[in-house]
Amino acid sequence: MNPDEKKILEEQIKSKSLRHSQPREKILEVFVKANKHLTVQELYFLVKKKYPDTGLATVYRALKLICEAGLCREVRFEDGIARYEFVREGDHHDHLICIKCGRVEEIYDPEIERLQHKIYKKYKFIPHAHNLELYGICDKCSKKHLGGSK
Amino acid sequence: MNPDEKKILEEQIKSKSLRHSQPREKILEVFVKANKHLTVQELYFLVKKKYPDTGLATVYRALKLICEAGLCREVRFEDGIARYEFVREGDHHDHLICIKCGRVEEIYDPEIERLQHKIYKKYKFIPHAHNLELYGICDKCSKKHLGGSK
DNA sequence: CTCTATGCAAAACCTTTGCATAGAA
DNA sequence: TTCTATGCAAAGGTTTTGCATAGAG
Repeated sequence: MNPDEKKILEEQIKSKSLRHSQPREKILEVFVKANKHLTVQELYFLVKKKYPDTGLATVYRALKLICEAGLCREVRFEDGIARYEFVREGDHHDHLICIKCGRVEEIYDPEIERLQHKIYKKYKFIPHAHNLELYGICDKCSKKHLGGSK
Repeated sequence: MNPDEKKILEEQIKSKSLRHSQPREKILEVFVKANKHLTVQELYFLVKKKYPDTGLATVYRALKLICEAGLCREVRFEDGIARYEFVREGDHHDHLICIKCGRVEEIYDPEIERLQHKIYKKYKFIPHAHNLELYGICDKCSKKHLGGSK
């Protein structure tokens, strides 16, 4: 595991006069290793597998902290449940989601980003964040339907 | 009030062998008149003002029906609460949201739409729906902060 | 008369909070 | 020793569901 994330989180902790703790470190570790979108529940169960004493509330609190450190991003798809994804510095991407199997592709289109900034300018908004989700049916799932039963 | 929406809803109701009902008609009426994004709670209180006997569950159920008829769209901003917006045929737009005052601008950029379809093609997804939310600070709110206290 | 829709309350979610205690500095 | 973080349980908020009854066809 890259020590950078740990360092960034530690700095964030120091800068807010909080304390380092075992659960926080372990939650970050499992989260980084998972390397995909996780709901709090999912992360909670992953963490529990290795560290059974962990409480759900701690996962919520740690995730909030990790987000504030800029290490993760909250996204919500159609079901409205918060999902968290690990974010490396300078990284930004949007999502292409299959509504059949739930598969998520990360996408990035600089042209779209540019056009978004034009919109901010046109409406005189200071950019803060944005969210683009494309829902569709992936090739695997669409083939299943063409191929006949089941 | 344009009778078209009522007609579309009635057709949807017929096609699913459901029944016309007073509450459904009234909820649709108030929803269309409001003509903006509403949470279920907001719509519930609006409906209650005119028709005090209405129940919250009925609003949830009616809204789901109205969505299925293609007359409304569910959107979720950062707070994760479902908001519903009335959709006229062929209408599509995205949202520009002020994170300070909550003001919502409807935006539409054909260029962005075109690029989104290129992405679907590139990843071999069949398009279904998409969601673009731009968060920022509107000019009014940013001026408040520059201008000094309060 | 039959079957669906309603209203109410309870339940089922996700998420936050309060509090006594464990643990970090 | 002094605070913060934790785990647990309770509380909050949104959304769904069960059920007896009202209402539509």
